[in-house]
Amino acid sequence: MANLGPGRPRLDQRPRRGQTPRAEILDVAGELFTTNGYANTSTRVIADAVGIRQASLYHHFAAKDDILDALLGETVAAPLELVERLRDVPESVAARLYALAWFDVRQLCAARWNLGALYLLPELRTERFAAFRLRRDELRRHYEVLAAAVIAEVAGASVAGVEGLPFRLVETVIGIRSDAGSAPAYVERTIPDAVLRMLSWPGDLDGLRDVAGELLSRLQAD
Amino acid sequence: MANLGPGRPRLDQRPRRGQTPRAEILDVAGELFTTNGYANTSTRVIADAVGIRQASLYHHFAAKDDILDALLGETVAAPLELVERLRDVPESVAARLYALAWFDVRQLCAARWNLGALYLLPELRTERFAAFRLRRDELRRHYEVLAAAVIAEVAGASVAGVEGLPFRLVETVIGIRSDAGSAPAYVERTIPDAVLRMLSWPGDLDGLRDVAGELLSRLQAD
DNA sequence: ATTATCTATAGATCTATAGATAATGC
DNA sequence: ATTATCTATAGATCTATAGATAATGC
Repeated sequence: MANLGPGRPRLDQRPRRGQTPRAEILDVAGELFTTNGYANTSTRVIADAVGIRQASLYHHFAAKDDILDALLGETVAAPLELVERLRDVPESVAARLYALAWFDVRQLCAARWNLGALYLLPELRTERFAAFRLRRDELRRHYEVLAAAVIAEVAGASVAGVEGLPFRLVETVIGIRSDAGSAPAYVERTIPDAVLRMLSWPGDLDGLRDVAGELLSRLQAD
Repeated sequence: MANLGPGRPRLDQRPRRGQTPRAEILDVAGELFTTNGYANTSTRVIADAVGIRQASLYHHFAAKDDILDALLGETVAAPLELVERLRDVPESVAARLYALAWFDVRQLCAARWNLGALYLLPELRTERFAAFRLRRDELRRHYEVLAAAVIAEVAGASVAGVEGLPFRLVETVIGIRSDAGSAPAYVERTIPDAVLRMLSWPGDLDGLRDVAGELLSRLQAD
């Protein structure tokens, strides 16, 4: 086993962790970057964990940067896709915001590695990660637009600037996971609920959750 | 100037950045750790920025770890002190929670460097930082106790687990600062307000803010 | 004597490139 | 021919220790 396809065979013939060498590298790197840190994780230890030589990594990724970029890209791809689908949906803004927050919290909780912990990496401020930053900014803007629309509906005396908080509250899952090892299951309810309470949304949260749940299963079925 | 007190003089006699060599090192390290990362910042560049030789750092700190630990300690010292003082105060729990959140947000915004960005450092999970983790846990527990008390007063159908969110929401200042360079001034209002809205606290926030403001100036006057 | 600095260095890394080798697939 | 691996290595680091030196302060 584990020796199909072209290319010189590996010296270390352990059963593989993933479907492709690229997937193996990303999985190992996700684990090591989140547990030991990006800068502290040498290409040598990644290769060792995969079971190949250090230099062989460079057949799949041109630089260490590119491994990080691929991992980060995965974290925003799914919520950005959802945002796209939510655009054409007739549901209320509150329901759409609730659905987005719920989906994102669930993903942040369930993802194999807590990759969001890499968002604060100073490396991300370099030109190399400009494209990733733009995609994440896009996601944040969608949260802000939805939140601002909810606030506009409520029409109560709402403080300026609150529309920035829902996105931030959702991302607190990252810190919770980082401190506790994993996030408790109830954050899937408490965080989306808190997002709407925070905006002084006056409606019934249990009803909204039902609507958002149906919306999500409908959109993800496609 | 800049050459008073005992010890061999520095080769580089630039005007000093701080009162003591230790303070200079901490200030420089705070800047470099938050902008370039902890692992990416060598003791050499810290020493260069201070204007001393690399080896001279070790007269003030036994290891690179100890510089990080000193910086982290500063970030929890002030809020923990406030928590202590809030204990003996007759004000409502809502007012005390509001005051703590306000104080903490203000500190996170105003601190010279965004040191909270270091909380996700994987190094902090090692034994070396166990004492720091305990102090931060203590602060978190105080938030949770106050939040749980607010919830108990409200008595509405509140979802289990929300009491964990106020602490997390306050710390979102870190991500905001990291992404935008600085946090907008209004977060000093929006975040404490959102903390109480999130808990479905039914009272008047403007009034609560006045009470918390007076409370803070009273407690910090001592 | 004490303090704060200096010079010099051991020993251990780390990323990325060049070029060889051993499979498969046409 | 293409692919995925291998070996070998250049060149550049990095932390921490040992021991000397040049001030102040008693």
